[in-house]
Order: sequence, then structure tokens, then C-alpha cells
Amino acid sequence: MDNFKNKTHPQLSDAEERAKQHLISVGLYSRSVSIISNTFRLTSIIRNFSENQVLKEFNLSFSGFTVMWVIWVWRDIETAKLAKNAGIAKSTLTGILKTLEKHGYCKRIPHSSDARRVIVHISKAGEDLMEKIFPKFHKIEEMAVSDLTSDEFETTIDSLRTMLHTMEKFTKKNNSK
Amino acid sequence: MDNFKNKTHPQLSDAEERAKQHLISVGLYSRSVSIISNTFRLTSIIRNFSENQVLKEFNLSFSGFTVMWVIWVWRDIETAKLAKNAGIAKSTLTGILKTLEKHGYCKRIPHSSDARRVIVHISKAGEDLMEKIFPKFHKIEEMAVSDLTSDEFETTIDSLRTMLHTMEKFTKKNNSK
DNA sequence: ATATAATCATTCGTACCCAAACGATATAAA
DNA sequence: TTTATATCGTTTGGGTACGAATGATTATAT
Repeated sequence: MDNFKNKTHPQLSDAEERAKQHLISVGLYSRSVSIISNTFRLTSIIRNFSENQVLKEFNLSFSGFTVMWVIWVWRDIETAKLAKNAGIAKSTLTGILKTLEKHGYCKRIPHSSDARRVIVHISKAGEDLMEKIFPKFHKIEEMAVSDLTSDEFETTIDSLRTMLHTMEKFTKKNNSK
Repeated sequence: MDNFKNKTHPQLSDAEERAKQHLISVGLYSRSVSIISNTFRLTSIIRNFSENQVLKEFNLSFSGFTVMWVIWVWRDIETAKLAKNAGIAKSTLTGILKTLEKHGYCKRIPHSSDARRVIVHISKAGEDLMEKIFPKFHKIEEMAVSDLTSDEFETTIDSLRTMLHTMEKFTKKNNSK
């Protein structure tokens, strides 16, 4: 990240240029399109890259890894909170936990006093997995930001949090209608 | 976006704080985790919000919308290029095009001189759809960036392009092994 | 004590996501 | 002309993604 070699200003790709011209022609051009579409592209590339280079050999999808990561951080956690922290629906989590349990990485335990609820515990194999896999994934994270300047890095962190907060605010507003 | 009301610095969420402590304890803390994980969270929220508020009523998924968007920009485009521009695999595109054709939004035409290739054309219904739907989606895009300062906006656009370029560079490098 | 409402995780149905394999087609090499 | 290689879109298999519905359980109201 503290890579001070000369940076040329990133240019529009052909696709971006074509999209820009089209949106100008229909009167809707705005550069927020670039932020949003490039954010989606970036997540898609990181997901595929990390699955192919790191996760696949451990029978993990990107989302499986994310779920394991949250479980690793909390050690044991209720499914409702786990789904929220992993950013997925509870119904999706049920399927992913099935897959992870199949590989022996975690287990589901009924709640001690509320039979509706389930606690997810990480297993020894799961801990071993995360200790081995997370540094490799972390290298990809470092790789992704390696060409940002310090200022870009700090500003992007803040911007993402701001946009997240903005969207969460709107999501809450629309859900209470 | 040119919203100059006082901004407090975005704070770490509970989940971020917990993750930070955990990573410090295993000697792997780095704030690139925040950039990457928040990028994923942001795309998830935008996808869900736009599906629920806009796309669902037109029988469109977020990816279906993205594909229609690229077709709308190019008017007719080969599937290989369409998949690349939409950021999805060709096998995924085949399924999505089936869905979009079912709704009458586009059609696949065999290439005039190379029977292996397929051209996708937008239909009248597809054009009408995009003219109606894109402004609504665009409002969500504007919404997402509405609380960024001008500097944050410009810097984030550049950062995303830089990270995309970095990851594309590494993807190419690893694919030629 | 009973009835009603709320909450939980799971199931169901549908759509997306991808790599690998496949069959068809085009191009290059012998 | 024949054979080998490359490329295309689709199919296959397995996993993820979500909202709505479901059954079980807990909490609240009467």
C-alpha cells in the first residue's frame, strides 16, 4: 500500500466508455455508476480468485469461508447473529452450515434454555483450517490493496463505511413501511 | 454527494471491533480486512435493496438486470463479450439468458458466419423495461453515494479501478501458470 | 389456565454461480 | 485431404442466495 511509484490516473475501460456514452444519450449519465458497478466487479474477482487459489483445496466456497471466519472470531455464536455478521440470509446459512458440518469444521448445538435457537461451535478441525487458510486469504486481501496510496486506502475505508451506513439507513426505512 | 453537513468519522461496528481483536490475537490484523469485507457487505446490501424495491416487480434478479443493462448499452452483443462485461461466467450467462428470453426481454441469434457463436439482441420489451427500470436503479446508485464528500467520491472511484486492475493483473498471472 | 402472537431454524421453490466436460464448429498443421 | 488443436455455448453437478411458508417453541394477553 505504501507503494510510491508513479501512478497514472486509472482510465475508463472500453466497457465503461461505452456505458458512459449510452447513458449520456439517454440523459442519465452519472459517475456513481462507476463506483457501484466497479464495486460489484471487484467482489466478483476477489471471490473467484480466492476460491481458485486458496479455498477450493479445502472444500470451501467463499461464503463458507466467510461463515467459518465469523465462527472463528466468536468461537461459538447463535445462528441468527452468525447470518447477520456473515451478511447472508438465515435460510442460506442453514445450507452452508450443512456443508461445513459435513466437512467437520463446525457443529450445531441446541440452545440450553430456548429450543428454538441453535448455537454454532467451531471444531478442532475448523480451528486448524482457519489457522492454515486465513493467512493465505489475508495475502489476497493485502494484494488487492497493494497498489493504493495511503490516502486512497484511508479514504476508501471511510467511504465504504459511509455508503454501508447510508444503505443500512435506507434499508431500515423501507422495511418499516 | 455534495452534502457538506458535518460528518463524524465512521466508527467500527461491534463486529469489526471483535474481528480486529481476534486478528490482533493471532498476529494477522490488517485494516485491508475492513476494505474487503465492507466491499462485500456493500454489494450484498445494494443487490438486495434493488431487488426488493425495484427489480422484483419486473421479474428481474440483480444479475438479470446487469445483463440487460449491458445488452441495452450495446444493443446486440456476442455472449462471450456479454459474460465478460457483466462479470459472470459463460455458463452462468446461459441460464440467465434463458430466464430473460422467457420474459421476452431479449433473444439469441446464431452468428451469421460462425455457428459456434451467438449474438444477443435486445427486444422492444427489453428496451421498454430498461427505460423504465434504469432510472429507478440509478436513484439507488445516487442514494448509495449521497453521503460521500466530493473528495471521497473521486478517490473511491480511483481506488476501485486501481484494485480492479491489480486483481485482474494477478488473475492473468495465475492463469498463465 | 388458555388463547393468541411472536420468534426461531428449517424447508421449499426458484434463480444464480462456477468449473469441468461435452459436442459442434473453425482453424492450423501435416 | 486428413488430422490435430482451439474455440464456442451448453450441459452437468454441486454449491450458494433469498423470500415465503412451515412447524416447534416461547412470550404475551386474556
